[in-house]
Amino acid sequence: MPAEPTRDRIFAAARSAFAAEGMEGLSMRKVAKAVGITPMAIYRHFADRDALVDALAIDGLDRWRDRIAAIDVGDPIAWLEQMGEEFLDYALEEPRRFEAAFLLPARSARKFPEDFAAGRSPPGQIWLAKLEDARVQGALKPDTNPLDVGLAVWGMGQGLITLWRAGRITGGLEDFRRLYRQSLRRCIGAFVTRDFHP
Amino acid sequence: MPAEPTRDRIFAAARSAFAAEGMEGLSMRKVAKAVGITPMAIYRHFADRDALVDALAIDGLDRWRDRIAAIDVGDPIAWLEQMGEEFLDYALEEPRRFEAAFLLPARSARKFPEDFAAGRSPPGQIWLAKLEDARVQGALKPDTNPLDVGLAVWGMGQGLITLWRAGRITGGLEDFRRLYRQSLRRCIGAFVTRDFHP
DNA sequence: TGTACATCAGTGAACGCGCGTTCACTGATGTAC
DNA sequence: TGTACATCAGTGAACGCGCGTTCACTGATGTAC
Repeated sequence: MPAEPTRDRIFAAARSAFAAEGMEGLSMRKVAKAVGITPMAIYRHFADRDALVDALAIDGLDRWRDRIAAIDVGDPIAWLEQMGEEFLDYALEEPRRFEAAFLLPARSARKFPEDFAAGRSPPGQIWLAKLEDARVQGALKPDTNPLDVGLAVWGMGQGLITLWRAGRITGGLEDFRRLYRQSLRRCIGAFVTRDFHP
Repeated sequence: MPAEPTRDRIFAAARSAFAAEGMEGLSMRKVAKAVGITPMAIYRHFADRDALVDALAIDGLDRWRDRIAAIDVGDPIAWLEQMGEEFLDYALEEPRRFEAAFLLPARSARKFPEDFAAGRSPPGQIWLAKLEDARVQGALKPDTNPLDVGLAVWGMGQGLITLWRAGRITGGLEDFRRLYRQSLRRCIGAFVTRDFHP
């Protein structure tokens, strides 16, 4: 057995506590119990509960970066649509991790547009590069800049997912997926040269 | 003095507790103290804490209905843009009430699309009627139905506001307002007949 | 007109719970000389 | 090669807090006959 460092075990326990019960369910006592140490031992590795939460947010964003880095689509507009799908998949498959990445107030969260324009957001780097390709290829309407397109897709995706999470949209998952895909397509269409998309 | 019923005083206290501290800060004990009764007296008027929360959600939606009912704009597309503005104003001016209306899991929340199509959502009735006007006037693209347009606007608005609330967007309020307005315009543009809008 | 009873709003003590964090400590391991 | 000391991970008890809800009750008001 490779003697996993206590810090990692604490973090793993925190992640699964958060995954199971969310922000409320994440307590020093529960995490400690899961690891098999006293609550106070956690303080040897994390300053306080907030530091644990911050680590979760970072983890969620790393996961998002890995997910979009793995999208293997050439055409930049098709890539963008696929990013929308990936965003939804992330929200549905790992809802708490998604929550940590995009909804928790966290010290480490990057902010739009400054941090994105300045290249301080690794996921932002990826989608901005793709959108720059699109622009160069003439796939974007003339008065359009990549940041605006990204925000529109992000906003629409985040909004629909928020409504879904809050129980404001009925029907099965497949109905929602159709609704989501159609709305995002429409939204992307507003920025893209007519009939560009194959 | 008109001897305001205890139930109303409890509800008012709950609303201001929620406004001040959110879901966490809403406790039977605090509400009771604010009203000047024992916590147990609340149970004479509300079944339990959840019932109090549900009342807050209903209040938030009533407020939203009143707000959009007051929009005085003739042209349906301009009206829709104004609804977007109103949505933002609501979120910024009464953030907790907005939260109660659109984000809290509540028994009483109406669901998209069934409840809206069936006329069970009073705010939905209002914007669907406006969008039906738009359709009849030929302001919507041929393959477009009012529900889709409404959801797109709602989704985009909700998403940007969610990101703003989560601290993912920098700049002052006015920067955000511009970003929001522009994104919503663009989104509406995807459904509207070219050059229709005056 | 008076009486017996039901209803109702509200009280007050208590139960049992979980929380983050403080404090002083133990015992093992590493290190300088 | 041995000793004194520092560092480090972790312990265990306790502090002080707030929570929703239970239970049995009091005292005023309304109502039927």
